[in-house]
Amino acid sequence: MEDEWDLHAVVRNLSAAAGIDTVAINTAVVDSSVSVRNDAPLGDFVAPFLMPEINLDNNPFDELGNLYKPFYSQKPPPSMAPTPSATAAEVGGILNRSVLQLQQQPLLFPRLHHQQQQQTRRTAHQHRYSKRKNEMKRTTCQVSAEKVLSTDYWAWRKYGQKPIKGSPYPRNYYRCSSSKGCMAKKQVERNQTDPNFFMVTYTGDHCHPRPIVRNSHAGSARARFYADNKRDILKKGSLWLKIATSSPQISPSAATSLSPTSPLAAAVEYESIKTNADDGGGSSAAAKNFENDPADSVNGVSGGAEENEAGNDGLGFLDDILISITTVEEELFLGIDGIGSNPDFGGSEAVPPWDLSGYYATPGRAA
DNA sequence: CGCGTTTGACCCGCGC
DNA sequence: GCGCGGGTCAAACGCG
Repeated sequence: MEDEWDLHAVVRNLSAAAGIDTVAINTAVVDSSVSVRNDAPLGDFVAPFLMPEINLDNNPFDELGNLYKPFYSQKPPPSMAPTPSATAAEVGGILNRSVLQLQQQPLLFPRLHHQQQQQTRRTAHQHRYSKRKNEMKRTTCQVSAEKVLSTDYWAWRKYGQKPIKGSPYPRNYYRCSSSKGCMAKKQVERNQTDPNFFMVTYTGDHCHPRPIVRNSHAGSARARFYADNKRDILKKGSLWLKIATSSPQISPSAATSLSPTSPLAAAVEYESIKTNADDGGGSSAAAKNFENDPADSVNGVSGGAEENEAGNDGLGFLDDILISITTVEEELFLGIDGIGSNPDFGGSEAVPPWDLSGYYATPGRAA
């Protein structure tokens, strides 16, 4: 539905503000259909981040710019900024569709393109059976242990656990506990090849608005993280800031050459703050809130201080915006985290042939 | 008491 | 038809 303009707007923004992460996002999506789990309005706060002025000639990442030339040259149609009433659902849909579209670019992702075609042929037969399940939206992502806790706002109730053949780790089954009739489910399984990562599969849609931020059990670790970082997050911007914090290639020198008001400069600054805050423990506030297997604490109920729950910092009105952005951002993080360790790239290769390991390192994971 | 997890039993699709 | 394996159910139990 009239998505073309938003799609290109988002893609161009991603390319300009954090181009290498755009690559990561697209290489990491394993099995993606549109999956949107939020309908809260983003409003004016996000709109400026969606439509910055882009000048590709000034892209500090020349090499990456070259990488993207084939895509740039496609000359997307004239764009228009999303309205202030754009919802997280709409933005999330745009991002997902941008991922899907970029995945179709053989020049950018030749192997992925080839494997997609192969996979389509291979699974066509299987999909004839279990039709009911395939009719449901299904998204599989790979996330770090930390992100398992920190990036999922919905309240999940565990309803099963099964040992999976060939895997030393069980698969955990969750369904949305916010609403009785909600069909949304998710599975969490530890990655066999890299136990620091988890495969998370979402199935079905939520039939209700997301839970209110400060209620009951809803992810104390997550709530704590945002309570601790809200001011910094808001001050620096949030959506694209978070995308760009994943990039070690944004050097301080590059940052100082940028306009202080550019999203990229803000991202570098925030990354610096974030790094300092993590010194000593080497883990984030969210990560410190689970002790055993994060897969068992995926609900975020495994502990964590709640002293901020009832506090009034005068920024409460911004919580909705933060959570909305986070839900969109989740899609990006989930994708970003998969780079370099995605088993779906198959074979004995740990990384795709267009090795991006020099350009990208997942935060909190040894390079 | 309400809401969560645990865990063995059960259901069912699929391959042989 | 049978067996396997993944997904779900539901009783028992834990916790605040």
